Amino acid sequence: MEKIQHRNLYREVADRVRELIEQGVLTPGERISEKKLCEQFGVSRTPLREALKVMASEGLVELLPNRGARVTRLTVKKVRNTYDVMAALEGLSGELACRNISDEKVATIQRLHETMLDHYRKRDLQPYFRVNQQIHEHIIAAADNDVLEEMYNNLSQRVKRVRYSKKMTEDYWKRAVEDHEAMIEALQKRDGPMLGRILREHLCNKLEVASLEGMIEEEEDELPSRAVSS
Amino acid sequence: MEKIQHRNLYREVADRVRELIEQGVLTPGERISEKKLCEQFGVSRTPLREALKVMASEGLVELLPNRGARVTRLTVKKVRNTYDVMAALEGLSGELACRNISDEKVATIQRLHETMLDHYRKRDLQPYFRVNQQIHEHIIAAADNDVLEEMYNNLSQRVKRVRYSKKMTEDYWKRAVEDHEAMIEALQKRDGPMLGRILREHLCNKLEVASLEGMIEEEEDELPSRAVSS
DNA sequence: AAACGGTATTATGAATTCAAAATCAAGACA
DNA sequence: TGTCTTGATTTTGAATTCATAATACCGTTT
Repeated sequence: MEKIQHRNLYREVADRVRELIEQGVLTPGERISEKKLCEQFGVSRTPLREALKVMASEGLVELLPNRGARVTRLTVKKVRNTYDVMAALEGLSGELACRNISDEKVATIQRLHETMLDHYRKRDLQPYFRVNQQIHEHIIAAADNDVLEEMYNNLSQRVKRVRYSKKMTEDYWKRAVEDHEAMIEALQKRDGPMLGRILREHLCNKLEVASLEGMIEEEEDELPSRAVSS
Repeated sequence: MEKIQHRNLYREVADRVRELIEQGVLTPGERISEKKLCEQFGVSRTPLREALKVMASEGLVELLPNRGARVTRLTVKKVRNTYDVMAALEGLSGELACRNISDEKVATIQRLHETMLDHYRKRDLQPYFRVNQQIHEHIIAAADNDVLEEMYNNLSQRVKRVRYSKKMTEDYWKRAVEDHEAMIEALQKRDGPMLGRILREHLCNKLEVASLEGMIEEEEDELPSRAVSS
């Protein structure tokens, strides 16, 4: 009773490679050996190479002509740029969500909000983030815009690797929760512009970036060659 | 003295296919014959198939398992969704541009604006649109955000095919120009929130969508098969 | 010992080949 | 006549093969 095989192989392979990157098995800047991965996955190079090309267009790997693929190295600037765009998309999702969202869905989000508040009061950071993430995903889903969702998921995936250890100070956390209170209120009132503004400026995103400063190595752009500095 | 050949073949092929789609040689919903295109381009199926997979991830073609590729059919909903996201991205570009843009670049944009006004006074629609487009591109460039630019270009490409015949009524046109006046003013004052708001709500985008209603066939989702409904 | 040069090896890019699925074309049957 | 099989043909998906570029290895030279 294995999984049925009609999905294209290259998609399967791409998902596997994405996992490896996400889990840090393949580290940023690391050269990807086609041969090794092919053996590991038990497929030929054709689907792997197709997967790598797709992932390159997604920004997860870089292809160096005649020199293979490397996991894209995240820089602070790239992450900041990505979060800025994600914030804009979230803002749009807020505006759109207010147009059509049903009372039931608002209620669902409100319940998630209450749960999140619980975690906040107990200072359970991980559960807090998890529910927080869910709330944002629900709003994006409510926006009912495939393109928006697709773009957001793409960007989200690029920066997934840096989702560790956000430094959450009391003050920031308090303000983030206040933002969420205002979000719920705007959602209930179906105040699109307001919800949009809150989400665009929601400091959750900026926060992560801030905490990243100094966490990502900004150094060499090229492959470490034998002949390094004398 | 031909172009040197170190660019990957699949990229070359993808560009060619994109042109064919843009020019309407390959029509929406049309099935793409790998064999025919390979012969036309003089390449094997490998790079073509890689190109198609990348283009699928870009949303330009759809891959049906074991049934080949088709040019993505644009629906009114898809176009509307795309323009909504593009507007959000433009809004962000406005906010970001105001942070760093130099006086010289503002002046360049202002000159473009004057040119555009000329075209407006003469009611030269095509040149007006061209310069209009340039202004938006300049603002996006001034935002200095690779990710933003990448996303915008991707979306822009998807809807390039419908850039025909926008119904530009006098009233709409007048308001669009007013928007642009306000944009320049906001840019000069480096008023990011203002420029962002204008761009997000700039009716240029909505307008096109409106004019599309009824222009795109919304019908069948599947290939016309022999064995249709009983 | 370090630097250079040349060959062997390996990895990549692309074409070709092979297996399986889908499509097409007749022919059997109601 | 129209529908349903059945087999031939085409097309797709993936593995393999082949040519070329990059890398590693190793001896020579200074």
